Amino acid sequence: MEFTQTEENYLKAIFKLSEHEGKPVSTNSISGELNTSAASVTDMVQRLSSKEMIHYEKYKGVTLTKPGLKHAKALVRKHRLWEVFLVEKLQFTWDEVHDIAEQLEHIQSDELVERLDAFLDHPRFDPHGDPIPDADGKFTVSQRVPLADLKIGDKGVVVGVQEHSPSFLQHLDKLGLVLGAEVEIIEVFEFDASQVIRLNGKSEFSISKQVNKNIFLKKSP
Amino acid sequence: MEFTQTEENYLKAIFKLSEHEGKPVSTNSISGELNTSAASVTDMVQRLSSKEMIHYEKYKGVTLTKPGLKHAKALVRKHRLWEVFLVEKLQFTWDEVHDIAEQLEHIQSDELVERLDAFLDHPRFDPHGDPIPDADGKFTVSQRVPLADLKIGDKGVVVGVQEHSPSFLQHLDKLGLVLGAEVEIIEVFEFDASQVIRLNGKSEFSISKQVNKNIFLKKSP
DNA sequence: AAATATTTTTAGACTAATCTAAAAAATATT
DNA sequence: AATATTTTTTAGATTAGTCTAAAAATATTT
Repeated sequence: MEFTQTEENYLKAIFKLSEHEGKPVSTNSISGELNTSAASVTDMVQRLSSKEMIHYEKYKGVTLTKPGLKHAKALVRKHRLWEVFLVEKLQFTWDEVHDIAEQLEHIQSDELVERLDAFLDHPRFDPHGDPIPDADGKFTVSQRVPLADLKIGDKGVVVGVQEHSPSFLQHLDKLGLVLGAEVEIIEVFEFDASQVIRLNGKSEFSISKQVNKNIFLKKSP
Repeated sequence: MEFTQTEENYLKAIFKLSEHEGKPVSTNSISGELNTSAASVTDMVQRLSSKEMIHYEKYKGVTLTKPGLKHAKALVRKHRLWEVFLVEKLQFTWDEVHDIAEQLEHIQSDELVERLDAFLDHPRFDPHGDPIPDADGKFTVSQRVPLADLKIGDKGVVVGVQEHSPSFLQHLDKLGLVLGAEVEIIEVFEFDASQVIRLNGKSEFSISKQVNKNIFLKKSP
């Protein structure tokens, strides 16, 4: 079965929206995710349904079918592999790669994906710490917690981010809060949920809730 | 200025068709190149003309404008760089890369192209021996002649091919007539323009006109 | 130069993807 | 339960790209 780039973008959006919630995804949330009108979503959703990529009942939202889920995961796999390529091989920074990978993920060639994967040494995570599904769609699940959830004295290593916007990532670069950074919670202010952290056993500084809720850590025992 | 993939495909086709002939390109030849109807070509040609990418006069054919030529060359550059990537880094063979590069050439990011170029060490030729234009659109011109033009006793090295079809390239692989192969003309048969050649100073065999007219050599002095 | 053939353009229609505005259904509020 | 609000769908239009069939222009042949 073949898909247009637009159809693929809808599949990816539905996957993203339903990844953590089991319930059907609403027309409105898709239109929000893709910046299109709800009317357009209804149209597209009917086409994807006729292609049996999603289950769709009027007014009830949509869920991915097994083939739909498989295709969505393949797109995520491609996107994240290309991001690794761009950062590891072409020296792009983690805040620059999203838009380019968004285009590259639509290149159609299974052989290409598998060779790229091998060329990159079968990476398990992309430059933002997100897991790369394997050829069968299986993710490596790693237990990671928002930095915001840690208590005074807790320690951990930065392993991912929730936000992917260039401005957020560039801010993290300035702070030194990149993947692999070691963090210890020195203080937590109830009032605004900001924290004072020690970075790599050296500098101490304060970070806002806006920052700490969007960073994932692997907690040290 | 932004272009759809279709517009880019037309620009590339017009470039290809006008590369060696100075005259305007006919609607019909474009429709032949792209496997579309002449009516579709007329439509698209009018749009590209309104975008000032081509000069177009009814019934007179089209030529690229300066910006049109620049964009076409940029596409050729991208296509050939990606082909080098696919062969050098991902171990694809020269007969497998065209279709994938056809997709990759539409990825929009100037930075990506320049970094890819650097990553590949600024290659001057693609896996078929075709020159890769530099960032300014300049080609390395190399004097190369069709194998079919050589006379008995002439020697040379294979530096390119005219045909890019997988079946032709696979046939060349079987014969050992790949880029860099040394060829000496042992015999030429007037009747069917076939030749007997010696390959790399070793094996001797006969090749048809269909083959020898589609191979380029750099003649040894 | 007139007749014929070929090429190119126009006309009109189709699909994919989108939109706005209005109607219908579902949900929330009084 | 009736009404109001929100969400979703339908209706109708638009743009890009395509097609076939017919008309117009150009080129070729006699």
